[in-house]
Amino acid sequence: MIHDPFLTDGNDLAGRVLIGLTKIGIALKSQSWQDANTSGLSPTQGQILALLHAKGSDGLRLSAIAHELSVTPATASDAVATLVDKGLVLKDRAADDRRAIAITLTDVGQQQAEKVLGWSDFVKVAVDELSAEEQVGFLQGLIKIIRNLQQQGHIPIAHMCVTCQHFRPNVYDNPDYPHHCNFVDAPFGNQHLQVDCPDYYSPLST
Amino acid sequence: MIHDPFLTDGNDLAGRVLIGLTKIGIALKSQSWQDANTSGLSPTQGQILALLHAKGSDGLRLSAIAHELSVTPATASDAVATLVDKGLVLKDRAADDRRAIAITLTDVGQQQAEKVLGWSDFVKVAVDELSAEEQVGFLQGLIKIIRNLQQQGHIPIAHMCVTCQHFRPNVYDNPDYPHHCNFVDAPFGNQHLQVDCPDYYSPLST
DNA sequence: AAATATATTTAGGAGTTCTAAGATTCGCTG
DNA sequence: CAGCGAATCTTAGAACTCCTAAATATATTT
Repeated sequence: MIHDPFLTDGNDLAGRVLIGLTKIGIALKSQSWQDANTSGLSPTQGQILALLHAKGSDGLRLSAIAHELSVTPATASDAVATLVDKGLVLKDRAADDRRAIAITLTDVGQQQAEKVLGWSDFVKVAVDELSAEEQVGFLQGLIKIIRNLQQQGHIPIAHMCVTCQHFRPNVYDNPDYPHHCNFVDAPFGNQHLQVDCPDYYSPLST
Repeated sequence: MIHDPFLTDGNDLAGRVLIGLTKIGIALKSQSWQDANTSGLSPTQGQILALLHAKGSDGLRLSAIAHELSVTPATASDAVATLVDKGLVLKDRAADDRRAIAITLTDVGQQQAEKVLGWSDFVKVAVDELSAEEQVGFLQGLIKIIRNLQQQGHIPIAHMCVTCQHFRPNVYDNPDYPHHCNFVDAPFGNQHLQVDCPDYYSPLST
């Protein structure tokens, strides 16, 4: 009997999506290890630099880093200590809470961080192969999946429009700009949906 | 001046898609470590069991495992040796090539492998939140991205319709079943596109 | 038969990951 | 205001991942 890959599916679309996401996960991981060898930075160290570059202007707490990267404080502490040894970040006690530390980039660290950001360009190249419409649709699917993973507690809080207090979905008739952001006080469309917005206001913060 | 997340984008859709994919990668990784603790299997060990379960009925080569998981043969060799110690897999010299080894699951390993397959169910749950149309569209985007990563050499060969010798795209007028698979000799649609087909026939195999 | 190529293993070293236990510091309560 | 519990971070120990480089055994080619 011939194997028929089509017989059993329809119900297993989700399974194939999972396989695809897993493959991309493998690609990201193996690439970051290869970059580690050439740059002298391990994957976690690189992720920390990128994180500080993105939102660390005022210094990040160790626990914040651990949470964003979904590792334990112990792991984050190790990696940060190594980065301090390499002269890429600084650790100071936080002014407001002397249990905590504020982690910032040094000048050298800043430069390294910018290099790290180029690590993943190969994915951007692949994504750019999609048409603009496909990219918007794909992003929307991704956002729905992430939101669900968040609700299940399997992923740290993402700063996405769809879970932000500033977000007012579908308040306009204009199909290109149906949503409104209260923070910037402007209408916007699906192609503008954020995944990691600096102005995010959490529904959980009381 | 207020930060405006919308000003700079349109060109940076791909960047946001990358952030989203990265977040899912983090979720997959951290989840597999958590499962590692409860099951006694490390992430790589679990992946190997899952791989053997999916396509290991005749025994897999070590190099094949290393390639699928994008690790070096050395890393794969270590992990397999540990699995042998745990009694989950068997190593035999391959009949046709006595340099190579054939790795197969033991009965206990088979049972463990089935448990491992449940590790990622939380992602399936999230994907199932999408409508059928969204899932098909998302899968197509994923396939295009994977194919591109493959062409760039950043991901191992995936066994996808779109790069398979048996695949004849868009040969029928029927919009629901436009494609044809020469192997099963049947028409099929976008919702049936495979990502890891056992009947894959590579354009590279000469 | 000798040289080259392929498949796997071993050894060594850096890094990640976890849990568990300790040191500080904060914030609340009595 | 003293003290207790909670939060923040560090350290220690163990298992595992990951790499490169070198060794071993078998195929393939010349």
